Amino acid sequence: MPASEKTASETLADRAYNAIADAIVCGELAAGARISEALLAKRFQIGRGPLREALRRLEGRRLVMVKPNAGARVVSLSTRDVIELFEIREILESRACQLATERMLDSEIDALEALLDTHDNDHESGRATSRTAKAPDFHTAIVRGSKSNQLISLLCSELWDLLRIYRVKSSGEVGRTEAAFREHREIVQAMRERDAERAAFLMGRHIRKARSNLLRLEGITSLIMSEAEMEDQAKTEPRARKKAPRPS
Amino acid sequence: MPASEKTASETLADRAYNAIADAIVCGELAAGARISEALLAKRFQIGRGPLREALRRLEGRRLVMVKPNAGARVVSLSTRDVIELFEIREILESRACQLATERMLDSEIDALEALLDTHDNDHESGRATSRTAKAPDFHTAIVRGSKSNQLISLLCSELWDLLRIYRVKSSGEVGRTEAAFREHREIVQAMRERDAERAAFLMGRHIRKARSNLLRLEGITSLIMSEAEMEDQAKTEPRARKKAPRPS
DNA sequence: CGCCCTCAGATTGTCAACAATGTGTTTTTG
DNA sequence: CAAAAACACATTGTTGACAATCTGAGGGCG
Repeated sequence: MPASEKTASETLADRAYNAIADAIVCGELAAGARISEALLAKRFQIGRGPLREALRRLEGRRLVMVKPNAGARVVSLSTRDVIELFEIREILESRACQLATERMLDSEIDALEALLDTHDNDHESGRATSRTAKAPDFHTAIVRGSKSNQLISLLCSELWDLLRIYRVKSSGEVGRTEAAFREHREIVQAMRERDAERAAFLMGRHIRKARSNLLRLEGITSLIMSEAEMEDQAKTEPRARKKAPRPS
Repeated sequence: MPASEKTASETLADRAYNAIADAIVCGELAAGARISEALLAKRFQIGRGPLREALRRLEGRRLVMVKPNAGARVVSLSTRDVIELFEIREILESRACQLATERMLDSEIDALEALLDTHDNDHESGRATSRTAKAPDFHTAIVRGSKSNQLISLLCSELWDLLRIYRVKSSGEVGRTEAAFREHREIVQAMRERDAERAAFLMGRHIRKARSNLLRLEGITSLIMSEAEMEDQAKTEPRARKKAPRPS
C-alpha cells in the first residue's frame, strides 16, 4: 500500500476526535457552544458510541466541558484564564527558545528563517495562513527546536489549542503584525549568534506584548458583552424542539 | 439530602474515570500495564460503554495510551520524559512559589507551616502519607497559594499525576527525606519574609535536587531492566487464553 | 528442526434499542 | 393574571448483541 494512503484501521472515534478538535481550534465550533451528540453523529455518519468517546477524550484535554445529563459544550475561558495561560506560555516558551538556541543546528535555523520569509510573503499577499489547523508556525518551529518532547506536547498541543480558541478574528491592530515580525527576526538573530539568554528574554517579551495586545482587543469586546452575559447566553440557548401543539 | 452524601447523579463513566485514575497514580495499575475492558467492566459492575468513555478521557489526559484494535495501556514514561517533566515542573513551580509568596495571606502561610509539622510527625511515626491519592501535600499547597487556576490545574493535576506514575516505592535514600524537610522549612521561611525571589530560587533548587535523587535511584533499576527491555516485556505480555486443546 | 500457513479464541470496535434525566410548554388553580 | 404543578419532547446515559481485528497455537512442509 502507498504510504500516502491513510491507514483504514483508524478508529471512528479517533476520526471524530480529530475532526471536532480541528473544528474547535479553527473556530467553526465557537467557545461555549453546545455540542449535540445526535447532530454530530449524523454529521459524521457514525453512531453515538464513538462520538461520546471522542467527546470524553476532548474533555480530558480540557477542550470541552461535559455536565452530566446536560450535554457537552466547547470550553469557555475567562479573561483571567487567558492571562494565566499566557503567563505559563511566556515562561515555558522562553525556556524552549533558550533550549532551541542551544540545540538547533545551523541548517535548522536556516529553515526557521525561511519560514519567516514565507510568512512575510503570505502577509503581503494577504493570505490568511491561520486558516488550516496544521500550518507551520514560527512558535511551533521554535518549540520543536527545543528537542523536548514534553515541552513540545505542552506548548504545541495542549496550551496552544486552548489559547487558539480565543484568537481574534481579524488581524487586530494594524502595525502589530509588522512589530511581531520584527520581533521574530530579532529572536532568530539572537539564536544565530547563539545567545541563548537574549533569545529567551526576547521571546518572553514578545509573548508579553502579544498578550497585552490581545487583552486590549479583548477588553473592547468585553465592553460589549461581559463574561456574565456570555454565561447567561450560553445557559439560555434554546434546544431544538418540535413545535407540535399538544392535543387537548 | 445531607451534603456529605455523594450526588447520585454522577455518571458511571465519571466514577470509573476517577477510580482508574486513582488506581494509576496509586500504583495499583503499574506503568505500562495492559488494561482489559472486560475485566475492569466486570470489576466495576458496569457496561463496556461507560468504561471506554473513561479510558478515552484518561487518554486525553495522557495517563493511558490506546492503540486501535490492540487495547489500552497505562502510559509508560522514559527516563528522558521524566527529566523533561521535572524541568517543566521546576520552572513552573518556581514561578508558582514566587506568586504564592506575593499572594498568600499570613494565615495561609501559618496553615502551610502547620502542614509541615504534620508531615514531620507522620514521618517520625512512620506512617506512609502518600498512600491515599488526595493527601494534602506541601507542593500542592504552595501551588494553590499562587491563586492561578491554570497553574494549579497544570501542576497539581496534569503534570503531578504523570510524575506520580514514576514515584519510587521505598522512600529512597535515607537522609534525603530529612534534607527535603529542611528545604521545605527554608522555603516557608523565605515566604514569611516575603522574599519572593529567594523563595522561587529555593523551590527551583529543591525540585532540582529531588530530580537528581530520583534519577539516581532510577539509574539503578535501569541497570537491571533497560527501557528497550521494558518495551519488549510490555509487548510480549500474554493475553488470557483458554487452554482447551483444539480438536483434530 | 525451523518457517509459514491456517484457524480458533479472545478482545476490541460499532451500532441500535431502551431507560433516565432535564427542559420548555401547557394547563390548572389561587 | 401570576405562579405552580403536570406533561410531553428532546437529549443524554446505559446496556447488550453483533461485526471486525488481532493474537497465539498447532500442523504441514521444506
